[in-house]
Amino acid sequence: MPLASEQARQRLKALSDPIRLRLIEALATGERCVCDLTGELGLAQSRLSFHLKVLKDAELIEAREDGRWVYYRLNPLALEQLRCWLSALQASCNVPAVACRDPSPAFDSCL
Amino acid sequence: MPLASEQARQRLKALSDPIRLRLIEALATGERCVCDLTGELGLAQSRLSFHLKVLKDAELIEAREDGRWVYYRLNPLALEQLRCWLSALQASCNVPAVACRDPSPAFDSCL
DNA sequence: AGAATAGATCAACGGATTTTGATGCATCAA
DNA sequence: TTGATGCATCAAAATCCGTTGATCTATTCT
Repeated sequence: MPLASEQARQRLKALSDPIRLRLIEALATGERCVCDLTGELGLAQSRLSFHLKVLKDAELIEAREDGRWVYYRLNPLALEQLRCWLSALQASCNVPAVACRDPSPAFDSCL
Repeated sequence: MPLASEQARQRLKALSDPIRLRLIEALATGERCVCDLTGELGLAQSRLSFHLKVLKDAELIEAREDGRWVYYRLNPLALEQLRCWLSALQASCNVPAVACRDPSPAFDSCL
């Protein structure tokens, strides 16, 4: 069951921001509370919160609340699914092209 | 040799656009000329050209010129490298957090 | 209860990215 | 050589996205 293309895209987009990628890399070493991350990355609180939300909406990270604190950690399944989806893409490259000048159906779509 | 994080990011970003993802999926079934893709995706020529350039700059696709036509195809290596890079991220999840209220060095960074 | 702290959310602003339409440059056909 | 076609590029306009600072809620501490 490969990831739906639209969901894969959302995850790719979430990962493609410098700050969010740093966040993912920080979380790769283990669960972290937000206050911890603020210090570690030197970001304003609302800014960090914004990016955490994007990652969470993409299901790349998960939150765990503990009293006043919120801990975030990676969702390993999400990355695995992304890898899966990439595999499916890789499967069918290198098929030779039908030349555009051929008098074939492929030619018609060239008009 | 895992992909540099910055290069991975550029590729993720290139993939994260709806049109570019459709292009990638179209190219996954084989090499295609631009005129072919214009019809297939129903895009204005300059618009298609713009997105092909983004994908090409990210090395996700490669161009082959033949007379008047230009054929594009996926670069399977780029996708493989991206999968590799994702693997590295996956490796180190699920490490338990140091609680923020602990009187430990981790606590200091919470201030 | 009152003050302080962690974190989410929101609106306004500014910058980046995308779209559009025009133009330019090859290549090919007549 | 002239006209047409495939494609790249560019500037201007439109759209999208991230940043900032303020405000809000919930929790903890005194």
